[in-house]
Amino acid sequence: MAQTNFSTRERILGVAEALFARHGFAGASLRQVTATAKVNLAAVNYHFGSKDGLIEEVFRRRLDELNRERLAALAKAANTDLETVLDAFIRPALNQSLHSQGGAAFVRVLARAYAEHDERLRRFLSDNYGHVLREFAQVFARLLPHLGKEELYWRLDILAGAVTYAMADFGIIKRRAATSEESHRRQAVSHLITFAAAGLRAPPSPG
Amino acid sequence: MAQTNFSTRERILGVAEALFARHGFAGASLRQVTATAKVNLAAVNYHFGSKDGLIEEVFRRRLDELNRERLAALAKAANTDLETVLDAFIRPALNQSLHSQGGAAFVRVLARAYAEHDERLRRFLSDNYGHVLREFAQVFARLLPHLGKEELYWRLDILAGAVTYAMADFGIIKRRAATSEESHRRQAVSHLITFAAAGLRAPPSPG
DNA sequence: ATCTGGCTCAAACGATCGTTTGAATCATAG
DNA sequence: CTATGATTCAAACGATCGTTTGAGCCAGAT
Repeated sequence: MAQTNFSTRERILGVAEALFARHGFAGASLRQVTATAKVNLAAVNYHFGSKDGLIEEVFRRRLDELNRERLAALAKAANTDLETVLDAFIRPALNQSLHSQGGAAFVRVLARAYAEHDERLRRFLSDNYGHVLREFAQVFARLLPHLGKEELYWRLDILAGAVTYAMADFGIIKRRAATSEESHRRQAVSHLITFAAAGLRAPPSPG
Repeated sequence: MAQTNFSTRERILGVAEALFARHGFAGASLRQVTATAKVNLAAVNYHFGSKDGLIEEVFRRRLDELNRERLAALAKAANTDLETVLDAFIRPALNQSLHSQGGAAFVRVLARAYAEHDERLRRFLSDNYGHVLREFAQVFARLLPHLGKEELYWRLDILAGAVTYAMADFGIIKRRAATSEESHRRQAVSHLITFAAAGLRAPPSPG
C-alpha cells in the first residue's frame, strides 16, 4: 500500500483510496493516509487543497477511465443482447479491480459513496457519472420493451444496487484459499449477469 | 428527531440511529447525538459504556424484533412459493420502516454496517443475524433444486445486496412528491420481489 | 427526615482532527 | 554558479473527538 516508487501525489491517492475503502471517508484521517504513504502531513493540503479535494480526486482519476471503458463496451454491445450490455456495464469495473493498483479498493469506495447521503458528493458523482448511466438506461429501454418507463427505472435502480454491492465484495461469501482473487471476481461477474438478466426480463409487477 | 417525551436512554438510541444513518458511525459524534437528543454528553458513556456500546445497542434493539418477524413469516411461508418466502424476508424490514419511530433510518444503518469491513461489527452481526439467514437459505435451497450449492450461495449473496441497497433507499429514484413514503416503499418491495424471484429462478450460469 | 442508589450535570482530560505557517530543500532555467 | 519556482518539512493552530470525574439532583425506602 505504501507505493514508495510513485510520486507524492500518486502515493497519497493510492493510499487514500485503500483507507477510504476500509474505514470510510470520516474514519480515515489524513495522518493515517500520509503516514502510510510515507509523505508529509501537509502534502495533502498542498496537492489537493483539502480533504474533500482529495476525496474528489480519488474518484475523478478512476471514474474517467471507468466511464470511457463502459461507453466503449456499450457501443459494441448496443445491438446485441441483454447479457452483453450487462457485461459492458459490469466488466470494466472488474478490469479496474484487476489491472490497476488498488482498483479493487476503488469499487469499494464507490459503494461507500452510495451510502453517504452527503449532497456535495452525490452531486459530484451525478455530474461525472450520470451521463453514462443515462446512456445505458436508453439501451436497456430498447432491449426491454415489455417494461413501462416507471417499471424500467425501478429495475435499473435495483440492478445498480446489486452490482454495486456485489462488485464491492460486501457479501458473506468468503473466497476459498484455493481460488485466486481474479477467479473469484470473475465468478462474481458471471453470476451477477445471470441474476440481473433474469431480473430485468421478468414480466411487469402486478403491483 | 429529538423525541423529548422518551427516556434519556431511548432518546439517545433514536437520535443515534438517525445520525449514524446519515453520517456514518465515525461521522456522527457523541456531541451531535447528545445535543440533538437534548441530553448530557456523559449520558452515552453512563448508559452504554462507550460509543461502540451505543452502536451495538442501536442494532440489538431492532434486530431482535426484525429477526422474530422474519422467522415468523418464514414459518408460514415455508411450504408455499418463492415469492412468498422473499416476501417473508423483505416485508418485515418494510414494516420496521413504517411502524416504528425512525425505523427507516435503521435499514440504512444496517446497510452501512455491510460497508464497514470492521471485524468487530461483522462478528456482532453474524452472531445476532446469521441464524436467520441460514434458515432462509435452507428454504431457498428446497425451492430452487435446479441450483447447486455453490451457485445457490452466489445467488443469495447477490440477493442480500440487492435487498439491502433497495431497502436502504440508496438508489437514484426520487420519490415523487405526490407519492407517500409508505406507498413508495411498498412499490420498492413489490419490484424487488419480482426482480429477485426471477434472478433466483434463472438457469445455472454457464461459467 | 434521612439515607441511598440511580441518574444528570458542567467541566475537564489527553488525544486526535483538518489546516496553516514559514523555513528548508529540491530541480531547473538563465 | 545563481536565481526561481515547486515541493517537502517540522511545528504549531484552534477545534473537536471519546471518555472520565466528582459534585449535585431526585426519586423511593427506611
